[in-house]
Amino acid sequence: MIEIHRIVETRLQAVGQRYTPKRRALVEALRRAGNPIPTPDLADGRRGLPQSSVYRNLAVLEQAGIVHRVVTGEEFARYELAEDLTKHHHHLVCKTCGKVEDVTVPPDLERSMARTVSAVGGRAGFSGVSHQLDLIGTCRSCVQNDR
Amino acid sequence: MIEIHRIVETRLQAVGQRYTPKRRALVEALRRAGNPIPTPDLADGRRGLPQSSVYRNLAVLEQAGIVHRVVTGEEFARYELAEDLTKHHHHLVCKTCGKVEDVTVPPDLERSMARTVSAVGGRAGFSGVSHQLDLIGTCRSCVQNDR
DNA sequence: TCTGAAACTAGGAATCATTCTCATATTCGA
DNA sequence: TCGAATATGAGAATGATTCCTAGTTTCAGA
Repeated sequence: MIEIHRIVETRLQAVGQRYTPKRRALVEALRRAGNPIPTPDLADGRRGLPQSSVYRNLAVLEQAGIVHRVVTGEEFARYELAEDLTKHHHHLVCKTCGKVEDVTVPPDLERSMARTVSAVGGRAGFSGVSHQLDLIGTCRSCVQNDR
Repeated sequence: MIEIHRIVETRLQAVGQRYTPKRRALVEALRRAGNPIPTPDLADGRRGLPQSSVYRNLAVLEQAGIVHRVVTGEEFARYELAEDLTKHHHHLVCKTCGKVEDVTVPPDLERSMARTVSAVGGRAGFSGVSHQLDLIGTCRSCVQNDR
């Protein structure tokens, strides 16, 4: 799936930005992970970029529609590749350890959510309303540790 | 709806905590607002409690199941009364100004979400899975300011 | 190939919500 | 009323994120 990099490069150029090695490293890290990664994890460690570069480049990539900031209850943010570079999905969050997994739900539920969401949002005077469904529970290993 | 305070007191006692004036003030502020309030807003201003008290007491109230922490993309958290003190609802978030409004969706959508969510979560080894649906769009006044 | 402007990088300082500490004040039961 | 447990609040500490700035790289045009 090296095609991703071609798409990323195109989108960056569209907003007048370059696809530098640092940015490619971030995209690669997110692609390999497959799940949303905590921002601090991208900064330290051996392959770690300087934190100022991490934050600056994630902001650029987000603005170009390449990555997406994932908000959980943790004290830091997580990032993942934008949905149109992967596929539409939702997040299954462990309320104990904070781990985030990607999941998909049946298409008929997606359809009825999309329909309802835009109706409800429009009624409240909001426009361009999209939805975000998170599943929040306790993962297997946290259940076991709790015994 | 002063009954709320009776319920709150009971729940606090259940976890060995007192219903002090500060805690009552927080519950009152959340009840009056009706929408999730940013934590910093509870801390300053005239009726503002000292910030250390705000954070400490919100933690106690959350643990007693009286308030609920609402996570948005902003750099601070918001709190609201727990759903069983109000009623089940979702959040309509303005992606531009961060404003949060409560909304409800049709019961049949709620039912199918609940059903799907526990099935999908169980398949991934998660237990006690609940859901959280957020609607994200642009509110009327932000659309106007953008012109 | 050379050159200047624009874009990038990275170290570290600054911000700011949140958490922690601790001395004092309050509450509740006996 | 007394004492132990709990609550309060001022300020320090923490840590993610943002800002600043000086040096580096890239790219287009000559």
